[in-house]
Amino acid sequence: MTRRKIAIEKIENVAARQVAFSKRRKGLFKKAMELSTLCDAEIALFVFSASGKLFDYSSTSMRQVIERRNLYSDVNLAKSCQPSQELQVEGEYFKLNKELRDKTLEVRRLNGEELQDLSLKDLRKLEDLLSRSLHRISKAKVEVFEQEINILQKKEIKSMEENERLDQAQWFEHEQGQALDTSLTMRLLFP
Amino acid sequence: MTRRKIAIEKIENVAARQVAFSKRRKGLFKKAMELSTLCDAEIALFVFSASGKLFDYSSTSMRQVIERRNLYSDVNLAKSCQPSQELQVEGEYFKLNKELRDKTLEVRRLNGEELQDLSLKDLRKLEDLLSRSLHRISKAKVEVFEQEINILQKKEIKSMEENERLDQAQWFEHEQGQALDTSLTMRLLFP
DNA sequence: AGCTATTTATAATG
DNA sequence: TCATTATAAATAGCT
Repeated sequence: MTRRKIAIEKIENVAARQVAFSKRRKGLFKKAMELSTLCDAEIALFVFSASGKLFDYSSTSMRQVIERRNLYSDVNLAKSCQPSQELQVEGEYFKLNKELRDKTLEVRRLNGEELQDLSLKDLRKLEDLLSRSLHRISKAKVEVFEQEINILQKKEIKSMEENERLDQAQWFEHEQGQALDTSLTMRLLFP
Repeated sequence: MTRRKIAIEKIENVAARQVAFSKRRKGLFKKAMELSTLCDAEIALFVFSASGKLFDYSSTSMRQVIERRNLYSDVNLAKSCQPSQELQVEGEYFKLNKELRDKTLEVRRLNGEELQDLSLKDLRKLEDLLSRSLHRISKAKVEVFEQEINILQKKEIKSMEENERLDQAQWFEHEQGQALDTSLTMRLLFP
């Protein structure tokens, strides 16, 4: 649409594609917002990049409509997903079993599975939770990285000290006019 | 944005607003389609006119994801709400207990806690896992959105049918020269 | 991340 | 609603 006309087909150059994505995404959201404002329309727009990152926009009124519904769906969720507790009356065993099933469901949901019964609000909560976890994990990764680098650095320092000592030994050896006795050299090199 | 520059604020003239809505909606959908094609992005776009009519667009892959889930969701629901009897064999108490402890640790790690003992590789794996989960959850969010909108659409259709029926009833009443008996009117309005 | 030559989108009008 | 057109806005190719 500009310096040259381009065909509307997948841009094969990755860098160019990313640039175009960023520019056009911005344009699309702007247009969506304008349409919503100018014409009093309700709009929801979801864009996933090829790498899976989500960008979304909802006009205010659209968000309100959805949140109103969420009031109901939470009640439905609580009702529909607590099956037959009255059956699991006695014994640690059953309690344990239930706990395990709950935990399993929790794990599955944290893995992005079994999401059918969650309301939009719950999904938002889950998304927020995961995104915080991801942040913590990334931090932990960096820390471990730093530790490993520290270790490498210490090794490096040790090795440099070793080299210095070696240099000194060679210098000493040289000063002494090659007359140094082998056992001393060995002691200097491998103390 | 042309013969004159306009301010981005609600167009008060109704006719002009409708024209702008129709033109700009077309433009927005075109841009969405182009972005999806050019940059290999997945897009879902929902636009409600001020009068409540829905126009929507989903890129192919987005629609596939949504439709695949709709096929399975009922089956999964039935399955997940049955209290898995095969686990409830006797003498499994300790095994269960261990599993519960393992799952608890797994949940904590998915929550970005208890990471001290993990290696860099494990942290990377965890990070990757969470990032995929996050993607799935974002998609589920979109899907719930679609369902909400389907429900709204059905309501809209119902309400339109209702209005039509009401109009017909009024027309009929008018043709009969106001002599219509009340019980018949009631039967037409609430059959 | 900016620039600008062009292409596109679109407000006004018929 | 449809077509035209003058102008504003978006953006592809560069740097």
